[in-house]
Amino acid sequence: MESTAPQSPAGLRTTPSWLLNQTAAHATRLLSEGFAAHDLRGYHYRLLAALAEDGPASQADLGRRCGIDRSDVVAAINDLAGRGLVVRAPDPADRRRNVISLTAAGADEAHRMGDTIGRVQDELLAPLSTAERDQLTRLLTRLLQHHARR
Amino acid sequence: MESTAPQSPAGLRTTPSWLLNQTAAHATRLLSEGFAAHDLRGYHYRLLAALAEDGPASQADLGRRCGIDRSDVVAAINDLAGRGLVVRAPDPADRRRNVISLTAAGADEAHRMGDTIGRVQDELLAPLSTAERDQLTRLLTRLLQHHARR
DNA sequence: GCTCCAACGTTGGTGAATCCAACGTTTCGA
DNA sequence: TCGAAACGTTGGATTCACCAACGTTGGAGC
Repeated sequence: MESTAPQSPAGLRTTPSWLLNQTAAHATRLLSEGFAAHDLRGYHYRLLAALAEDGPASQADLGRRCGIDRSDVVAAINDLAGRGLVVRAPDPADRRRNVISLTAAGADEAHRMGDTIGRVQDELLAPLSTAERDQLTRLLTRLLQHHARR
Repeated sequence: MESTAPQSPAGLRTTPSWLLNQTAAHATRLLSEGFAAHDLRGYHYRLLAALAEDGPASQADLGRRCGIDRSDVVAAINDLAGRGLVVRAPDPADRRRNVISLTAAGADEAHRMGDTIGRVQDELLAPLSTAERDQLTRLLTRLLQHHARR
């Protein structure tokens, strides 16, 4: 009952959902530190990365790509636009939509952020070999695909 | 630029941290549904499970075991105590501490919750074979151990 | 053409999970 | 004995995730 041994193996800490959540929590913490260096948050990075990878898109499309709710996309895009990293322009072909595009500064920031994130991956996966990292990636990808139906 | 294909493969969605976070998000959602059936939340379950597995403990110890901040343990234990699932008693050997113990009702609830969580694991890992589930568990466990130094 | 429904952007709000600072009390080591 | 450390507690902050509602716009069916 003393505080000396926090590493007693038990059932809770062997459930996949516990492992996933705790590992994800560590990942989130590492990512947050990386984000802080750019004065951005997770939503900002996801949106910038999606724009850098797949090009301009409507807000609703961005939300679907990034797994972010439409209403949260609004606020995040407001931030990014306010900092000159993206531009919000009405879609002439569909007046319901806004077309969000990266500015040059936004593309730069996305690139720099990508470097930061890459270093975080290395730190996160430090104890795993290259083959193990691939294995983990494959397993998680399959889980994600299976649950992607929403 | 249309909304028909949300499954375009791209870099963001192949980073381990993205996969971990998204998978964890699905796990959290599935768990939340399970918790809701018991009218509990994640913190409650973690504390009950830790008590059921390792026996009574001080609040600070529980926090370390479960990865929950001391101040959040207070509120969660308040809830659990208010519902008669745990008892909070001063530690006669150390008057700074409270000893938290499961009641009979709390042990029952922990057991039932364990069943629910077990079903959630199955749903979460549905696409994986037994060997793959073990593999995932091992990889995540190693990651967690590596980052456990705080 | 007109009607109805769907999609869009937006506002506002809710909740869970995480974390931090500070405080008074109690314990323990130097 | 004295100061540092641990404990429980209060209060607050942030991030992520989700939902309901509204007015506007587009499209499909009649």
